[in-house]
Amino acid sequence: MNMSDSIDLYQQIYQVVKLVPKGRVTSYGAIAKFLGVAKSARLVGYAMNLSHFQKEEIPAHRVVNRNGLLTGKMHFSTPTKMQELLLSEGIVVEHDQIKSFPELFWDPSLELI
DNA sequence: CTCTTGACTGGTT
DNA sequence: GAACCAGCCAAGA
Repeated sequence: MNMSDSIDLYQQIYQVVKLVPKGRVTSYGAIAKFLGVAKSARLVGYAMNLSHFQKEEIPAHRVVNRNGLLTGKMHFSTPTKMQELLLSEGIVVEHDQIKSFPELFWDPSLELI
């Protein structure tokens, strides 16, 4: 238990997001749970909002809510940027919703042993 | 310090 | 299956 863990919380979130394989997607809750802050899924979303200020590029388009809905698409450069990025990775998105979401879902707790 | 808002989630109605 | 409520954490006014 390091007291400096909380300091790296955002960095850890960015790390996990960057570890998401291309063509896969994950949810805020999955990342939060993996980091041990399952009840703080909102913090993950908040961190994503700050990801634009990060020096490194964060594939935030691979992070959606538990319903596979592109809730944060409006925070990108353009409202359609997120969908285009996902589409360019082979992920089909219709009506702001990812198709075959359960199949494309990537859970760090299960795959990132 | 208090109140509000937000890229969320799970359970209940 | 959509709508509503409650919990949890952080940042800004």
